[in-house]
Amino acid sequence: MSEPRRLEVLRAIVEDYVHSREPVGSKALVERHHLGVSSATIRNDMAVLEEEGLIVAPHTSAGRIPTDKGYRLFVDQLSDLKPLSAAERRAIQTLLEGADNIDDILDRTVRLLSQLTNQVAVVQYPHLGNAKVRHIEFVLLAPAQVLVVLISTTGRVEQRVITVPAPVTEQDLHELRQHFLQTLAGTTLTRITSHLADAQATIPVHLRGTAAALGRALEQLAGINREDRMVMAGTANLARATGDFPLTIGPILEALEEQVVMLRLLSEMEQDAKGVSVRIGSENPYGSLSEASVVATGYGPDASAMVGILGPTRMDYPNTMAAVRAVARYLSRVLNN
Amino acid sequence: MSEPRRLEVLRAIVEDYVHSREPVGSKALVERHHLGVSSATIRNDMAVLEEEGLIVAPHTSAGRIPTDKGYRLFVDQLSDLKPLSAAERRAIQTLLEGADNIDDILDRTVRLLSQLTNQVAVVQYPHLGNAKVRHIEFVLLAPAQVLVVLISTTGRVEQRVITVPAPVTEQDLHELRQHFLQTLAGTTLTRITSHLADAQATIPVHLRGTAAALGRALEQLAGINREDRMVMAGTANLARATGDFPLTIGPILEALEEQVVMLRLLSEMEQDAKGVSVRIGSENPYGSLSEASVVATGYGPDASAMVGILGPTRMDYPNTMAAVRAVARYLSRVLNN
DNA sequence: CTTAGCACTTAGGTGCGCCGAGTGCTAACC
DNA sequence: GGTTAGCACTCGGCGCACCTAAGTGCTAAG
Repeated sequence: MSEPRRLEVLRAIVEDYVHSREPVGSKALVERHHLGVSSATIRNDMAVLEEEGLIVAPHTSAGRIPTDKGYRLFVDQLSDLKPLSAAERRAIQTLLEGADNIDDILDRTVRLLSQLTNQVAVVQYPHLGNAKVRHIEFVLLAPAQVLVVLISTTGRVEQRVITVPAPVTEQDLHELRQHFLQTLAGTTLTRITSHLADAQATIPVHLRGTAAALGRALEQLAGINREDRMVMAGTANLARATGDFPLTIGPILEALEEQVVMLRLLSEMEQDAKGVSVRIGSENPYGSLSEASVVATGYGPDASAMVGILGPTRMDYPNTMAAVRAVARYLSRVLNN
Repeated sequence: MSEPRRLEVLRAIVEDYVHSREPVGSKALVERHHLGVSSATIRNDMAVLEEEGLIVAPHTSAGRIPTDKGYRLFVDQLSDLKPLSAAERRAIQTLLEGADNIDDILDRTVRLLSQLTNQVAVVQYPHLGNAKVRHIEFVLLAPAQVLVVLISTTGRVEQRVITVPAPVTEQDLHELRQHFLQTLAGTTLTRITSHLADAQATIPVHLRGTAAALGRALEQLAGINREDRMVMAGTANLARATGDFPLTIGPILEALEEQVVMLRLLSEMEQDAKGVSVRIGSENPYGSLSEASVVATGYGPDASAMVGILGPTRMDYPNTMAAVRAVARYLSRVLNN
């Protein structure tokens, strides 16, 4: 009853189950995989695996299916991911290269990833931990209405129209802009607030109110950057994949739409590990996702934002992980330009 | 066999079926609704209704369910929508008032509407048929990189970073901006292209290339405005509503995600009718939505953009239509500020 | 440790009969 | 003519018994 063979059996069970959707029995196992032993031996192995909580039998006279714990071991055992096919790589490259602004890039990324994996794909907007202020623009739209634009070093542009307490002139606005630029240029977005407080003193009195309003707007724009957002695609895949479980699809859709849950989960996974990180079913702290697995990895210069997929626990982990990793790499590369 | 009573019978069938989910028979009908006649008479009426294709029996010994055509007649017969409850109206008001920028408003609108109706809610971005150029801004980010911002009279802001063929100075850019502003200020977004062509001549030769690039960018930004976009929420409701038809949910999710289909449908409905417009099941030209109904109406000053919901044909049309209408009204009101 | 053999379990498919809801039709009624 | 009561008829769904196939655990031998 060798340890390595037992793992081999687990691997076989997972693989068979993933693409047959049916509990797999000892006999079928020895037929499809040429392990050098008889079905009786396999049965013994399976008994042990069941004791260890790695597989279960849905009912007495059925084959076994992997538990979450079983998938976990399977995934951990996975040493090297085979790279994608040349065709897939080409598809990734051509699709991602056509994009220019960040929204477009992320949009294409999720579509791509969802098609590649047949799962729901999600991607966080890049974290902006060290993003700095690159440019500030104030545009006078009406006597007391100003468009405030904040551009960060990551190329992200956020804008917003605000009403200032008193009418201002183009002149004033220009002056204020110089002021803010001087104060904030190169400042990390997260530290805008403190810098703003410092500089109040140097502003002409009659513009203080306006300056305060503008400052608040800038803070908020920086805040939009900090507060994470995400993009997703391929929700239709959920319907197909969970075909037999129409009950579980509701909560998952809700979680996706709420975003908050997904975002928190992704942040947690970010700390988990370098490389592709996997959360399987019940490992997942949020009840609504207890039937689902998430495969994600970081991307970008410091790999601090996540891209990944969400699907049923019964999924093809090796291929999915490979796809996620590949897409993350190409995405990082594209963002470097 | 009076005509009015037959309509009454149809109405009763639709109402019963909508909230029982089960075929409704003649006996049950006379019990729940006090029509002054016996079940036999109702049976005769039902036979006629069936001949007219307004209802069908799933099998010989079952009650009847409305056909798409039946729903259609039911909806057309609906003369006055009862207004929402005070609580609902208050909810709408408080929720919508907190928003400021357009994205936020639309986002809240769909969430609200999806909760109100328990369906998937969608809203088109406001059409900009007569939107004009209000402001143009060029921001020099790097020697040959320019942020192009286009602001329309509707307050919509679109921006994009482009690379120009040759390095430009702040000075040049300022000059070009004046030029474009002069040429385009007050121009309808849809007519930008023609105006651009006219004005090429007056530009200094060494800036022609740059100007062309900037012009293209502006056209594209105007195009983003023209090309419709939409926001949606409540996809989880789909899973709940179509509980028994997990097969049909896939195509619907795809259609929603693709957006193109939905947008085209909404535009068609815009022309259909003033007031709340309804498309029922097979009336719908797109196969993927043949199991679904769409209830939508225009909003905004010229009611040219649509807001509405999508759900199974078996839905509570009166309440849904009332909710859609109410939300559209509040939305129009909020946008007027 | 492995294997063959065997008794045991059980989900799922099939055939059967019954019940109830619902219909269409006919003949009487107003 | 429209309305009603009565009745024969149809079928889907349910419960039941039965059987089969797949799969297991265990024991005893290799």
